Amino acid sequence: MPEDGLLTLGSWPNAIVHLDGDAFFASCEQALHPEYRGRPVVTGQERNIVAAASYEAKARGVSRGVPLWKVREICPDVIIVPSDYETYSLFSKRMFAVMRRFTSLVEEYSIDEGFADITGLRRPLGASYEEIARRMKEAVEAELGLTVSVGLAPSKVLAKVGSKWRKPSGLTVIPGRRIHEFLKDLPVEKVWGIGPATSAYCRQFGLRTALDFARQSEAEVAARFTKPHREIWEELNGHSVHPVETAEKSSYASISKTRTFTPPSTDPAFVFAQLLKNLENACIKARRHGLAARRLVIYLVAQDFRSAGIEADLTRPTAFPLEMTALLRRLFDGAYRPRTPYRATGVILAELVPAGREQLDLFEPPVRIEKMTRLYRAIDELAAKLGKHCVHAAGSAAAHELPQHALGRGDLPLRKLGRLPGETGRKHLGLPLLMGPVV
DNA sequence: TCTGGGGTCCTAGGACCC
DNA sequence: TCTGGGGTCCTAGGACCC
Repeated sequence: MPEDGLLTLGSWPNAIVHLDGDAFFASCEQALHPEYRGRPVVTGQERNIVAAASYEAKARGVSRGVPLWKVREICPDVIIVPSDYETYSLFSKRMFAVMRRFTSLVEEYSIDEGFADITGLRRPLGASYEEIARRMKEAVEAELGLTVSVGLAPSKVLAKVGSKWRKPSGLTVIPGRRIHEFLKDLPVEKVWGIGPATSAYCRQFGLRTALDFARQSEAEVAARFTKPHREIWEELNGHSVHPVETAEKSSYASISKTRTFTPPSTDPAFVFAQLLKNLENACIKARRHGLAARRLVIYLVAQDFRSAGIEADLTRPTAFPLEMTALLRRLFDGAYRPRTPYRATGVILAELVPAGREQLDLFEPPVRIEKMTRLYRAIDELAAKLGKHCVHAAGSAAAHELPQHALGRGDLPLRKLGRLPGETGRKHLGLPLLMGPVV
């Protein structure tokens, strides 16, 4: 290895391509609607903030997370549409299908980003690595009607540096012997995997640029950093240690639901109701995917953004809130600090397994489980007809009614609800159906 | 970009066991 | 019941990504 550590000999021990969609959501919209092309387009109508902005919108000063009323102010002729994930997923699948025509070693990193390992394909494809990357890029652009930015380098981390180098529609090649040119002026926090905390830590050692980081000696890196950052160091030096992961992201490893509420609350009943509502939402999603959790994690986020989390195993895999309520309560009691203002709660269903074929618990009467299964099947059917939360746990009532603190002395809130088929308009129909103990 | 929501992975330190 | 050493598992929290 040369004295500066950077790879110089044998520029291409590995050839990794990174493709990154340019303003992906907005570009999909423009590809689908020719009349949007050349115009500022923004998605995110459903949340009233910008999820993605087309380059025309970015040029006018629109960026992610900006409230839409502000966008209309800056840019009155903006086209605002709701984010349509299903459609973008179709574009995404198309993109990966095109990439896979070149190699099966393709990683679907996110909806708009992917890696391809094209090592060793020069001969079979009769082209240089750069030419292969260019063909891949052009094929994607032609077949999707939008542009992507591409990086080609000896490692994933460097390929990412490359795809960010020139946007939109850039193609940046970083051969081993030219790595330093790209890292020289790159702030270390721009490197994939190095965030604010690590870059602050880097500053202690005078490491400001990616090149500073890459040029540490092996001994220095070993003494200062843990495994993930040692691996980034390897990758920045042109040594590929992160393989392109071709395994499909099979369902989920975990499902989580978080909700922030304003103003922050010191009321344990209210905070718990929020938590329970998150649990119900997470369970709905898990059941939709046919999954059951073996482990439950909760966390409470205080006003100062400090968070406390606790977790525990469930007695059997489940996606039924009623079976988890007692455990939820225990975890909550373990994490909750009186008189602390909380701003958010979260629930994570972890260690997910396919539902329905769980081992029966020795002590759990099968009849009970069968009943529970039927109950939730009915609830899910009802929700499909009437809306998501027409039936929910009694304990989360406070979280379902928006002016939460106006609740009063434990009276359950009235809630507008569509009428059940065949029911008369009696008073009780104005109430949500509540289940379970009011905890 | 003072802070929305959904994910994944890693680690330090304690408990527990030889 | 004093001592040391070491392995494994689990938990809580941190960091980062899109």
